[in-house]
Order: sequence, then C-alpha cells, then structure tokens
Amino acid sequence: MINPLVRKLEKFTKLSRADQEALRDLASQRVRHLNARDDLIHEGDRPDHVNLILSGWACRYKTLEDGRRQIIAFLLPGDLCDLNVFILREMDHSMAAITPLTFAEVTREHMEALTLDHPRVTQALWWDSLVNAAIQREWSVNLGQRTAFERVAHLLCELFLRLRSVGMTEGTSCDFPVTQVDLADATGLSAVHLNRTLQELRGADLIVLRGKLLTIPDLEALQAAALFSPNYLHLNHEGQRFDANDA
Amino acid sequence: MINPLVRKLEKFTKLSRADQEALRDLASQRVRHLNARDDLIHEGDRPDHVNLILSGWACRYKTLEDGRRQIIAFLLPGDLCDLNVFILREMDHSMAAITPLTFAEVTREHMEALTLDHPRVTQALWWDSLVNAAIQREWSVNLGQRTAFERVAHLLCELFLRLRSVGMTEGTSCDFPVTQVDLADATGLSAVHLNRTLQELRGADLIVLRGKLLTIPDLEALQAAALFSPNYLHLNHEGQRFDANDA
DNA sequence: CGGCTGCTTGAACTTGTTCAACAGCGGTGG
DNA sequence: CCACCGCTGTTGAACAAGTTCAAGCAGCCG
Repeated sequence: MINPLVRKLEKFTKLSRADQEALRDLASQRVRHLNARDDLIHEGDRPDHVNLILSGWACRYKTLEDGRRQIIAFLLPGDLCDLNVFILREMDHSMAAITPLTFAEVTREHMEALTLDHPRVTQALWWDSLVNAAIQREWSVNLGQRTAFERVAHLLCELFLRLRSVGMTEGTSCDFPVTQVDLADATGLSAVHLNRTLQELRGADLIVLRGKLLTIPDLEALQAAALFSPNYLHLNHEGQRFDANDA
Repeated sequence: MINPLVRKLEKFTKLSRADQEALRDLASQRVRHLNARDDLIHEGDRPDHVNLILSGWACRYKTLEDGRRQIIAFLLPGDLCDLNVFILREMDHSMAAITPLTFAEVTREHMEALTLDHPRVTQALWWDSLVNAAIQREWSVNLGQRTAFERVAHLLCELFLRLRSVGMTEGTSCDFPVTQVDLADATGLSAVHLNRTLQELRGADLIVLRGKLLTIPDLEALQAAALFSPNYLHLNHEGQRFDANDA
C-alpha cells in the first residue's frame, strides 16, 4: 500500500522522489504497536517525539474529574500529531488507540533534519497542520450549533473524506471501527441518543452502518443533511501551484 | 503600555532586546482600525497576511447557511492569527471585531524575515500557536461535555487568565466588552439561557458582571465550579529553560 | 423625546439524558 | 460442546436541560 502520509500531502503539493523517500523514512523508524484502548500518551506526560499513525485509528481525548470524556479528534493513518509538541512541557490531553495501532515515533532530531533538508515537505506538513486546526474549529461549530442529527452526519462526512484522501475508502464504503460509545463521546451526545440518531440516519437512507463497515450511498445527500461544506478540509489541490517533481 | 505580545511570549521564554525590538516592529507596520462588528476577513477570502491584534477584542466565527453562528475563538490583544495562513488558498472561517479594533497586518515577507533572524522569537511564536491549538481543543471539551453553568464559568476563567497574561486585568477585574449574544454564540447556548446562566453565576457569588466590567471575586471557586484546569494554557513559565537576555 | 441595542422575564415546548433492562455476539474456560 | 462473561448495541419510559416565542424594560445616543 502506498504511504498514506505521502498520499495525503500530495493533495497539497507534488513531492519529489527525495521528498517521498524522506517521508517513507519517517514511517520506518521506531515503529510501535498498541492494542485497542491503550494510551499512546497521557495528559501530564512529557512529549518527546511526534507520532505518525501508520495503520489503525486513534483519538485524542480529555476527561473531566467526574469521568465525562470528550473525544477531541480522530487520528487516521497518515496523521501526524503536532509537529512541534516538544516545545511544551507537558501534554494537555491524552491519546489512545481505537483499534490495534501501528505508529512511528519520530524524534525531535529527525523532524528537525527533515525540516532542514526538505523545504517542500516542511511546507506540506504545515499545510497539514493548518488543516488539522481547521478541523478542530469545525468541531466547535459542530458541537455548538448542529443538532444531533446534523452533527453525527457531519462527523461521518468528515471521516469519510479524510479516509478517502489517504486512499482508505472503496467506492461508497469504508472501514469504520468506532464503537457507538466513542461516537457519542466525539459528538457530545449520550450513547442512547447517539444510537437513536444513527437509526434516524439509517431510516433516511443516508447511511448503512453494520459491523465495522460504513456505506454512504449518496454522499451529497448526507452532506446536505449535515450542512457540510468540505472547504475546511482544503482538499481541492491547493498547491498544484508548487509542482516540482524532482528537485 | 508594554507590548502585549512581548509580555505574553515572555511567559514562555526570555527575549533579548533585539527580539523584543523585532516584535515591536511587527506591531508598527500597516496598522489598521476597524469599528465594532466589522469583519477583518471573511470566509472564502484569500489570506495574504497575518493579523496581530494590538487593542480591542475580535473573534473567529462561522455561520451555517440558515444563520446559526458559532464563535470559534476570541482574539485578544497580543494574539497573532495563524502564522502560516498564506499556505491556504482561502479562509475557511471569518474574523470580526467585537470592539473597535486596532491591529497590524504583517506580510508574509515580514514573517519570513522575522523567522530567519530571530529563532528564539520563532520558537516562542510556535509555542503560542500550540497554546492556541490547545485552547481550541478545550473548547471542544467545553461544548461537548460541560453543562451550561460549567461552560460559561469555564469560558470566563479562560478569558480572565488570558487577559492576565497580557497584563489586561486589574486585581480581580477586567474589561469585558462582549454582549450576551456573543457569549451565547461562543458557548453554543441560546441567548435566553445564557442570560439565566449568568444570573446563576451571579447568584452563586462567582462573578460580578455589570456594564463592561467583569469581576471574579474568587477565581479558585470559579475554576472549581467550571472544572477548569489551567494546564492547557501552558502558562507556568514553561521556557524559563531558555534564558538569554541578550543574544 | 425617539429609537436602537442589549438585557430580562414567563411559559410552553423540544431535544436530548438518565436509568434500567435486555438481546446478540465472540471469546474463554470448564 | 456448553456455560458464562463482558462488551456493544437496542429499547422504553420518566425526566431534566436547554430552546423558542413573545413581550417588556433599561440604558444610551443622537
């Protein structure tokens, strides 16, 4: 399989062979595995490397003292967590595997070397982190303004498009290994109401979700129901302006 | 008044004279003014410079087709918007002045020069943008998990601490020029319910809010009520490790 | 004074929560 | 092979939190 990070960044800019090689190199160092539900890192820990998701799903989350949990972001293959985390003294949130997970721990030194040697890659990584910031903002809109129905629909649209951008969809379907409890924690709904909302979405023929497979028969329709506009994902080949297929 | 950006960044690292001078320089170019409610930039516009807030309050926001509006972030003096925005083709959200506003438009070239010449400043700016990302994440927790009461309390704690970090509080009070409708749009509540929530907070003697002045008689108590933990603001002089009072 | 914007109130209503119970499934151990 | 356990998904019914609508008030500025 093609490296999902490379694939995603090429949505932004064409990368040279050397660039691609450097990225593949990132993905081959200090590779680690986790079981579903294990923490990658916990609030309060000192961050000393950047995590690059290679396969499986993970999430960022925070819990309140009384146990309420909010999932803050989903991390998919090709996602890189916070280029500069080292700068901070301690993590302000936790990260956990949702499925069995493979990821690479990229050291500070490695990141710095990459930055120096591959300006085009660096640019693309900044683009990626701006997109992540935009996603985070959209989640605020989602949680603050959308109804349960719209909110769940919106999340599904987003995840589907993000998966597609790393080549992890097949036609109108994709793997969807998230439990309803996780979805509830991501959308700020109770598990019960989330369940009923999914049923509504099914009833409206907007989604088919069975086992761990999600099918979206009519993406346009789902987007309309969610008041979803994909602009914040900045996927429209922004940086075809930088075309440099060998440096 | 001391430059708020310098003051904030010094929470992270000691800056040399030259560093400080460079930052003050940022704040003196292409200074612009807006009236309350005017947009700085609108969704869909092409971003071609970074905005540095000099005085007054602003916000980021998004609106849905049917008019629902979510305020996504508050921008206070000393706040700098998205170091790298130029990378994106178009804005995925809007920004507006809440009060009469003074801000500086910093060109791409100027930012790049700053980055090259002042690595310590660059580092501090990255710190600042990581903190902004953390704030954005915390807003998700706020919107997704906290009750109206906790949510409003939490927002007030955050704003108070952020204002304090740029020297804009006086004892237990600060200027608070935000209308209830704005607060409602930031917390995802209806204006009516926001109003009642403020009354509850007043009734519990957690805040005094009259006119445009906010007083928090017992910050600890308000934080406790909000389940507020300040760690995500990373204000605990993280970077006293870098002390270099002249380069 | 008149008109605007922002704040406040009451009452009916809706959306989403909570609690409690149960069904389905896969895995594990006896 | 069956019994049992734990996790995930599903259901009903009572309940609570927050919304909506509509009206009125207060303060401010011209």
